[in-house]
Amino acid sequence: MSTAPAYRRSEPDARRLSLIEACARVLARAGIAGASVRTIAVEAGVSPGLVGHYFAGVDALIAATYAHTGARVDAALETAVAAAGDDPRARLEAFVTASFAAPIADPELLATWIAFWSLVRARPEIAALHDQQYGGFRAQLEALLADAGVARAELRPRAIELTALVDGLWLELCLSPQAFSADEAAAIARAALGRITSPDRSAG
Amino acid sequence: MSTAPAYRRSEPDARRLSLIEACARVLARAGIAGASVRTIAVEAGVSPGLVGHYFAGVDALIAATYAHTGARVDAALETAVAAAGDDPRARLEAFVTASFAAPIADPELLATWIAFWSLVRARPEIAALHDQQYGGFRAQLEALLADAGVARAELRPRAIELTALVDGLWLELCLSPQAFSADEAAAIARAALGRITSPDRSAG
DNA sequence: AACCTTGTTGGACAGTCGTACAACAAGTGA
DNA sequence: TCACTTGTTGTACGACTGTCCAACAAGGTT
Repeated sequence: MSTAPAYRRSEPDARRLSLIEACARVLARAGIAGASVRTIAVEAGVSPGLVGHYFAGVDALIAATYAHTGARVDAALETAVAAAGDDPRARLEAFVTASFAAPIADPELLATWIAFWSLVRARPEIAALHDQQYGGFRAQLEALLADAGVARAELRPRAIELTALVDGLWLELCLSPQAFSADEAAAIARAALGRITSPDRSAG
Repeated sequence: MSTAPAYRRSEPDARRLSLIEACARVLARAGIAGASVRTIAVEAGVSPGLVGHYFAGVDALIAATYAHTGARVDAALETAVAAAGDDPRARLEAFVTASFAAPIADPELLATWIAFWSLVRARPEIAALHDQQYGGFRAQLEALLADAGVARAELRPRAIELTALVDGLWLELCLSPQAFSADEAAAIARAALGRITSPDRSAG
């Protein structure tokens, strides 16, 4: 008589990914305080010891989760920009608007992102990932703004502004969901974008 | 022969405050992960057991620290607005600019604030404090914007936008101090404010 | 069918966590 | 000087943490 297998082997990459996704879910649900090796292992349906087999430690798993989540966001933004066609203004608007639509506006992803922020100060490797991620955001925004005809001297401050605005809206959307909706946030960001890209006729 | 006292008694309020301030310093330095009863007690120069004497638990101490920090920020903003005189535009600008000057631009306070954000999702009592704090920010901004002549229908979205922008700049100023300076952030916020309060002549 | 690699398990280990509490002592009033 | 209140200490407790590792077994090879 044959018994059912006690466990199933997975492709190493698939198992690695499932641990990363479990880590993201735990971070979203319970924050950084709840992200222990055991909690994550249970979430992934796996023995605690397996985490050590795929990652040097729990810190490395969390860092990998940040990198994976960041790449997911980058891909979603890139897709949205590409789908907007060739018009520079439309591409810029698509970049900003996509931040408030699926899959980026997902509350679970937002909460995970905030958990990463809380680690930046204490963990140098997370700080490095953060710098890289946000440097990328600003660089891409600068390029899109340049294509849309924004003056060269304005590129840097406007890119910083838009990144900060989107982040701030994102943050409050996650922390106080009843304060305003994702649609309202998107409309606010688009309005700010309109004011930035329209030639300033009230100078002086 | 008399020996030196083993400890000094403090006024209950003073001791309570010193624990709150120690908690804020620990949160800024080590994040939420490092904010244990023992760490905070050492920071305050006090025995671990004393925390339980003044607060129901470590969660209550952290919540009290959030309330205290929020009140500190409110007071600083109120002072800045009052010092700006009677001109509505100047008062509005003072509110926004004060966020990037002492004592609010303090990296320690920023880091503490981020630690609170990371707790909002998991701790209902922290979420309630957050809603109250940010509801207050937006309400005050709406009042200042109204005084400055912003159209009634625009008050809500513009207040949300300014709050988000300031928060986003604040956040990045803390997480990537080398990306831009506090002065640059203040200039960016003022420029956005100018675009918001100036009559829009490019409509249509 | 015997074998080998290695993904996977489950528990041991030292350390830290939050909480509770008995004992001590500082300061006050009598 | 004595008693009394209570701020303060230090520690014990069980539950949890991250890391480590010997043992097991799944899946492929020979």
